[in-house]
Amino acid sequence: MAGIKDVARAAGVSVSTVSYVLSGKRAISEKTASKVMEAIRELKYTPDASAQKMRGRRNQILAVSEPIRGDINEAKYNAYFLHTAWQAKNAGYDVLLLTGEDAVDDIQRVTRSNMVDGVVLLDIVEDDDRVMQADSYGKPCVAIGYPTHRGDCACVDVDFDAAAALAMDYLYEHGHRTVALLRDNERDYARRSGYVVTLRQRMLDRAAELGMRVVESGRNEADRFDAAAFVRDLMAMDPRPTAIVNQASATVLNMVMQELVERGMDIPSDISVLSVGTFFENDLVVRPVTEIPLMPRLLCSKAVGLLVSAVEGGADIADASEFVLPQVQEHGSVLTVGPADSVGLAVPSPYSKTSLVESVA
Amino acid sequence: MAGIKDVARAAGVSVSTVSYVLSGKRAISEKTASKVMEAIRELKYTPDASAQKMRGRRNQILAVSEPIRGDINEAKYNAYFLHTAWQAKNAGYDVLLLTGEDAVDDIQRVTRSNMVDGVVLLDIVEDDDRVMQADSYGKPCVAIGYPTHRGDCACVDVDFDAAAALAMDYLYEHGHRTVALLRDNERDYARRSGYVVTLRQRMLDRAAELGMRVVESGRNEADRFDAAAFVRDLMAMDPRPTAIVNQASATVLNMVMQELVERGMDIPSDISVLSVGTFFENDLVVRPVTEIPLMPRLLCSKAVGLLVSAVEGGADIADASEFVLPQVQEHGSVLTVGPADSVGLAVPSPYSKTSLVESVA
DNA sequence: TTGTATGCGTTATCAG
DNA sequence: CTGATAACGCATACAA
Repeated sequence: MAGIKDVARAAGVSVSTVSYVLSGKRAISEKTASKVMEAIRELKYTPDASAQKMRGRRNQILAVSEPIRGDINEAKYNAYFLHTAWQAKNAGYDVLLLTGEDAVDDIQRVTRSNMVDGVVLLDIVEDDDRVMQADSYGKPCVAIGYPTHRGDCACVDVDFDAAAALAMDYLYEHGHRTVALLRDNERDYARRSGYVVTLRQRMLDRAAELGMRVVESGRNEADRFDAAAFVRDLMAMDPRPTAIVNQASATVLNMVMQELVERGMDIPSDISVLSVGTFFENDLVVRPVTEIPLMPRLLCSKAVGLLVSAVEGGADIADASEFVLPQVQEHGSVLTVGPADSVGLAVPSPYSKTSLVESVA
Repeated sequence: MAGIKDVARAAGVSVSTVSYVLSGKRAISEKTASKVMEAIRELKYTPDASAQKMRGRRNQILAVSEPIRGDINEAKYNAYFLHTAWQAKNAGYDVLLLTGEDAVDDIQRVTRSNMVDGVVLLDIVEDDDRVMQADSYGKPCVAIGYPTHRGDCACVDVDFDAAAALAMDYLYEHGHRTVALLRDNERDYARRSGYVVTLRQRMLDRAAELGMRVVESGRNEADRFDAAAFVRDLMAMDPRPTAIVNQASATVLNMVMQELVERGMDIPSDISVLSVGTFFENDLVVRPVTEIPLMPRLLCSKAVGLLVSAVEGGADIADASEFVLPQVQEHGSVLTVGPADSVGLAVPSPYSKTSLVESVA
């Protein structure tokens, strides 16, 4: 590998001249510059990143922590990762992926050795160690998620309280009083992956406030969800739910919708479907579903923006947090039911105003 | 950030002593060592990665190139990425993800500036630029995939010729003479993503050799696959196919299987299903499907192993290539049909022997 | 067993 | 406009 000295020799100039040709930090004569550029091309010279960083330059690398737990390949979380990488790239950063079991050790290793300029934490769980130890990293840190206890770490997430209220309010305002909750798979609940648990609980809370009746699907063990049983139970109920609130994956929801169709139920004229806290943009759903989606792109954009402002602008983001307001994306799978006078909330929503605010893109 | 000098001062020793305590490359008295360790802990000292690398040490970073084309979030390829990261971690390497549009530039940048020790290329397409330019990286490089033209780059992949032959032979040996091919989505064919195209063509070739009849599904535009039409057409055919060869995603296959069940068709007693070049380990299929799967874990393991042997052992892997033999994973969705004497290949399989060889785990 | 000095490849300061 | 050189933080050959 050719170094700056080789280039200097080849071009017949000093090393500092080569350096200045590259940085443009002082005037160089046309003739010298072209000689140097020629030598650079000739020798395929690229400055050594480590040597540059020793001279105080930044790394242009962000660490992204996504611990791979038992189940490698949770495609669900992949969107966040890719969008983070994408946003980082746009901001001029590369991304170093940390997937180790002992995430805190890994993060400390790469931050304290100055391998990276900052850290993004993904797949946050309750009382996440990585968040609580953020003060030990010595680099700015942003979590995309919902930790219960904050450390020296900025947080960015969807406002799931608002999402839950919005979901139930939306159904209530469309006249629905009895709804079925299609649970996410048990792995997600069990790992206490922040929002999944929160969202479910808040939906139940809000439904109770509104006086709505909610029946939950049986446990969804992921590897073999019994859609037929779910639908059978659903249809046997009295009163029969007029809407399904989905928290599960596209695959599970598809199975349920197929099963409904098979039994001659039309969506939405016989039963409405609203999906909450999901993200079907790239998933194949049997029919379009009205959704209060996760917003990976928006969150990742905000997270990387925050991090970059700390890295480049020296901003202190340790206390920053941003909760994005969810919105309903109508896709025609929710129908208004019941008498016209059933519209109007029994209990005012704490979020009904703010929910209409346009989220920053 | 505390440096080695700070530690030396705090412990009342010289910098070299600190360095040797950490590296263990020379004997240190018990007393001195503990003083130094104490100071290190006190100051939370971690050696600077760049300075270490300047002294000739490796980086312990591998670049992984996975260009994000139009459609961010192709979950299908995610398994490779995560398994690569996992394997790299086990070998003591971190992973730098490169997702840029101009992948070659990115790879050259990180390799030639010595940011990384080696490169893994994912999501290979025909005539992949990244492969063909591998000689310009100055670091060892491994492709997981099926490029048509090789550069200075090792290649690891499933032997798709063998997979195609194995699929058709397997069905033939089970008495099937007319089969339906359920196409992958058109995006994958269009991008000429190596194996998808190859696999389909080789299956058609092999079927022709054996005198089997193959009917293909209509184009699968991914966002709205008409499973009902596919099944309707299937059942109207004469002779009706006795098996479906699936190249599509779990979601599409589920839709088709649901549709079949709806029409009273049982799998496998009314129609067999064999999935080829897919990977359903983590996907939710309506019923277990006999599969000739992709082997991401195995491939990534081999790829990282090769790379590490080049990085650490100085092995020249530019010409290495390894093609892993596929195997049938029986899940009871293929039934033997027709008269008993229909068993036995009309045309000997070039792979029938080798296909039985156990793949290294 | 420990300390001193040198160099890795670069950038910035100072001198011309 | 250009050249010589110190310094970045560390590991190691050499000296004690």
